[in-house]
Amino acid sequence: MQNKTSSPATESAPAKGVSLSKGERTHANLRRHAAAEFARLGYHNTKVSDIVKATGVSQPTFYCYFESKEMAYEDLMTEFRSRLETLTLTFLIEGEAHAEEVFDRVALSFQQLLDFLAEDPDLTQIGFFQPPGCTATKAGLAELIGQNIAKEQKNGLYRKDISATQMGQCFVGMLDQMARIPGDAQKRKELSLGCATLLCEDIRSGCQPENKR
Amino acid sequence: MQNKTSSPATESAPAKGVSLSKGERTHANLRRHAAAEFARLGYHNTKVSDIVKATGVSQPTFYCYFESKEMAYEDLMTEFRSRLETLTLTFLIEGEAHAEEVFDRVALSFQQLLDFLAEDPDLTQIGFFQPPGCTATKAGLAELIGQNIAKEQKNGLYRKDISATQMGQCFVGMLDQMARIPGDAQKRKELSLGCATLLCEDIRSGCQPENKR
Amino acid sequence: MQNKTSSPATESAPAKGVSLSKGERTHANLRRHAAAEFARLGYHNTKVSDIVKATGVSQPTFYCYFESKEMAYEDLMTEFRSRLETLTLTFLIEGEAHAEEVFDRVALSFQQLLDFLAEDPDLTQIGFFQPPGCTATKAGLAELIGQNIAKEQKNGLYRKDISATQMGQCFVGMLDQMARIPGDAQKRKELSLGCATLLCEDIRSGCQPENKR
Amino acid sequence: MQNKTSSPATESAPAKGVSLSKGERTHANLRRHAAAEFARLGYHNTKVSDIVKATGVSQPTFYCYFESKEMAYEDLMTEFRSRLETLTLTFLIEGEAHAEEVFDRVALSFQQLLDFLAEDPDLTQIGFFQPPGCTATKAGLAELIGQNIAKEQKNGLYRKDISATQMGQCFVGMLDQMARIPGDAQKRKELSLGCATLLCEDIRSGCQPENKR
DNA sequence: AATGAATGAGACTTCATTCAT
DNA sequence: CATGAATGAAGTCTCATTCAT
Repeated sequence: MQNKTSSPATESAPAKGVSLSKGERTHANLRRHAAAEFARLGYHNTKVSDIVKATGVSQPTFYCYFESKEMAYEDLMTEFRSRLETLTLTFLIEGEAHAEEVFDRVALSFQQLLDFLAEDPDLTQIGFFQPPGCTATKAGLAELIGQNIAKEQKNGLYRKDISATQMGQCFVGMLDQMARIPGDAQKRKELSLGCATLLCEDIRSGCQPENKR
Repeated sequence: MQNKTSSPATESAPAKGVSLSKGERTHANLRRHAAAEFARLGYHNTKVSDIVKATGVSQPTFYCYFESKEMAYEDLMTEFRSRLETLTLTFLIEGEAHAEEVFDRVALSFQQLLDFLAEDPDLTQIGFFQPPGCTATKAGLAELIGQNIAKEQKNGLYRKDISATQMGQCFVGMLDQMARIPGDAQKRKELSLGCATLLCEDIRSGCQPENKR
Repeated sequence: MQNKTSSPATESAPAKGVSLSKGERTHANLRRHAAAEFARLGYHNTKVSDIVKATGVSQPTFYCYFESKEMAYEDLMTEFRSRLETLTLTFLIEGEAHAEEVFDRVALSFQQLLDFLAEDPDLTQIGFFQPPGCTATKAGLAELIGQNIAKEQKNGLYRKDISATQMGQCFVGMLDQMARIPGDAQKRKELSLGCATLLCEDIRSGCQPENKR
Repeated sequence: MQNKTSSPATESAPAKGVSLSKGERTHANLRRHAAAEFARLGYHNTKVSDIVKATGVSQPTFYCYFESKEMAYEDLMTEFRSRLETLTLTFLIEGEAHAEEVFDRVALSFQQLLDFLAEDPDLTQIGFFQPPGCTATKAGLAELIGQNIAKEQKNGLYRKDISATQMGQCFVGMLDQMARIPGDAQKRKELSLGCATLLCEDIRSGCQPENKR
């Protein structure tokens, strides 16, 4: 996985003209390899010795940049959550919507989230799939989405006989399963449309694709 | 500690008038406490010493009944999966359905699964929530459900513009989130109806609850 | 030091007809060797690996009997202090004294304490000489002795122009130095008489030994 | 962080108008903070990283001025011992004494030593209280004092039924305990008088303070 | 004169697992 | 059937110390 035999270029290259100090490069490299190992093996099966071996530094170096193995893991978790929250807030804060846009907006939310989750698979694994943190991450996401749904319910866009909370949770549950499916951007778009359809339309009469949207 | 001198009666619940041998009782007790600890702390954070302490036996006794800690965990996992499969097959194998029953059948599936998942919380935790096994469990469940949906699609009951596989996965994703919500049977019924509604009906026009079902 | 190559007899022999279980013997052996190593090298320079090597058991065995290296050390410290306190209380609780007995009582106190400190040199090293605990041990002893001196001051046996506290501390200070001098019981008796003389009599006119006592 | 940008003036106390070079200032600062940390925590619990943090320099700088942590400690120890020896020799080399001056001379010795030990508490802690070096320090002091006492015994000023060695040790033992008592110069003077009284006079008849001195 | 960065060596501790009884 | 006692193997973390700049 990852580029274990990455060329020195990717290992330490001062990307984008920003020149990082040697320490910052080491830190970044450690973070990257830590993410890869944690993602691959989980917290408990990952040994600090593996991370440093992959990074090509000695074990004490790890502790120059992370307080402990646990903290390193939490760092990654926190970074994932903060990125996720940023994204979620971004596309939830959009203005008023019209009834006819509901489907599109739902589909777009799915798609943006799926794209995000596919962006950095290691971080996603750690923050979104690995326990025990994943539970809280999803609960937080469901909460945010639920709040937005509640707003839309008040606006009369969504039916009110199902609690916004439940809707949010269902949204996240579907997202969770979809995010595990490998595929490219096109595939993710299709999945997003499918999910939006399931949520927004009748599962039965939908036999005629032309009635979609 | 615990009740080391607990009466065999309470410790081993002589089910159904069948009197178990001392060894069988010990085995059952170990299994029960192992499930409780694994569920509470996860595989890695559970120590064999904790399990035996809770059970009130010595460490070697554990190894009289389980090949290893890992095997004990797998036993529980396997038991959960087999129970789940049994249930799933049961209610999926039912005969032909009519269009007007679709909602009810979906709701009932949710409900039965939720009830099942609430029955033995420790086992559910181990088999359905804890990684890495939970992924496979859910994938298997999604597969089974997907197959059934495929059948229904052929019967013209479900729309065909979404793959049965995806529908199965969404179903499982929603189930996953719902199963984390605490509550009694009544609560689970409500959640089931909500999920069925989300899947089967239009999310928008549903502002009039009377059009439900 | 100690008997590193001690005969099996002394290593595990059920002394005095009391038969200790295997575990108790191991515990005792570990304690003994721990005391020896701690006494020889001090807390920080003593490695658990040394102790278990000397004892002839594996490293985890150490942790069967002691919570940690620190706890093992504290155990020894505590044992020393409790023994010391027992002794001190014993000979301080004696009844009324007459003026002419003062010298003898002081000398006897010195002697008994010196004998005690010579009894188990390792424990003494740990509890009485090694920092940081030794400070508290001595302060406690000085306190006890000071209390007794205060009583005697009230009885008119000791002069009152020096605080009992200070006298107690001086007593302990002298004891401390004396306890470092190697020698047999006879030597300790002489030292005790010397100290009692210094404390009780005039340092100057004493050029005529016959005026002693 | 301490005051990293502290003005050289306060950081290095340009003593006596002598202007020290930057390196000398750094050296002095390191020494001072090293003494403080060693005194506070003892040799083993003091980390080089603590010392340099307190001083506000980097770790390699420490090794510009000290060969090793151990050497730094020994430097301080040596400085203390040499100061102590200087003082001791000073007041021991005084000329002939008369019988009536014995008390005063003993009291003065105590007082001067106590004052000295109170002067630089960190150094005293390191050289006089912390093991294992403190033992040798005290032994050396006892030796010096014992030699002087031996001289006085020959002069007929001190009784001869107690060895000068023992007297010296008792003197040091008392000094040790006294030096642990906090207090100002006045307090130290009182303690000195008390100790001199204990050593020089009868502990019993002393109930009449007027016979003192 | 000083430091950012890195490390060799080793300590303590944990835990699943196994004898011998 | 059950256990007291013991251990192999490993893992995390610490710290004095040193390059290269």
